[in-house]
Amino acid sequence: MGLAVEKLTNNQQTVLELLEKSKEPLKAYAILFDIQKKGIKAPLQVYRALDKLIEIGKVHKIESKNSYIACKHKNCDSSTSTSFLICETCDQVTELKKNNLSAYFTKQSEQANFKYAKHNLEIYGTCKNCKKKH
Amino acid sequence: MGLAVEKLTNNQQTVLELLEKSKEPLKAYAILFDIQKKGIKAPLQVYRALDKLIEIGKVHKIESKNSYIACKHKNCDSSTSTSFLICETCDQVTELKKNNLSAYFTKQSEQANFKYAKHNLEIYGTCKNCKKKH
DNA sequence: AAAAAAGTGTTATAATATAACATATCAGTT
DNA sequence: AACTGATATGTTATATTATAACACTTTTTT
Repeated sequence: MGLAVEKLTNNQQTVLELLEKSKEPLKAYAILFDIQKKGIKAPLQVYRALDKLIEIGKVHKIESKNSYIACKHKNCDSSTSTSFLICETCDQVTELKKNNLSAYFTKQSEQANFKYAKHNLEIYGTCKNCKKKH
Repeated sequence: MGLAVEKLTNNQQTVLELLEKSKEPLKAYAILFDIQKKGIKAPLQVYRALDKLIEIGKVHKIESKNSYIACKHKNCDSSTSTSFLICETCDQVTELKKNNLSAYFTKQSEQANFKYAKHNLEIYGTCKNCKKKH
């Protein structure tokens, strides 16, 4: 079992490749603009590709920015739960592995008699590079 | 110093009261619809009231739902950082006090050489009441 | 090959949020 | 009490983000 290696369609591949080479998260309409030369003409084509990519864990959405980012982890099991460090200076995003966090949140939730299922965490601050430049 | 007790304007008060008596988070246009009888006619009036209420910590935004909720804490110092337990069954939301969480996130961030400033955390699961009904 | 499932292309529209601008109100000063 | 600066208001228009509906195509499974 586990995650099957999904075969991507053209549209999905095109969107994923763009996200993978981007240094920052991208907005849906920015993606659309960038790939219009590749035959994708309508927002819905982008959103449908994103939906699928998110479902299989290749892409995550950063809710507070309405932006999308390719997952850098191998075989990411976090299609639902995500945790990010977002630099307020340069907009770069690092994804945290969820292991320890889920466990911690499960415990925190229990204290409120709440059954944890998934989460998203968006931490804002200053990344290592931008700290140096100070 | 600290948080001054802000005097709210009519619009702000109207929006806040509606949110305070709501059991679930509300969307901006739902707020607009509900208070049109009170003379608020345009989206912008709602968004401006929300902006101010968020700024002074009386209201928080739940990013993954594009919804707004009144803060139940006294003198909430979390105008920026927020943590929620969101029931997937009944949509009720509980806000977690941030104290221990900020400390934990600061530590987690340091491991990536990242300087923590603020966060938002949205935990999805099943609340105590809905667990019982099972 | 037939049926079922998933994806596509397209047009239209819904839902969420902000820009711009003229006017009004409020708080603190002189 | 009038002056000032900051903040809020009302309004129209518009930008941004996302989905509905539908006819058609491709892929996968039987």
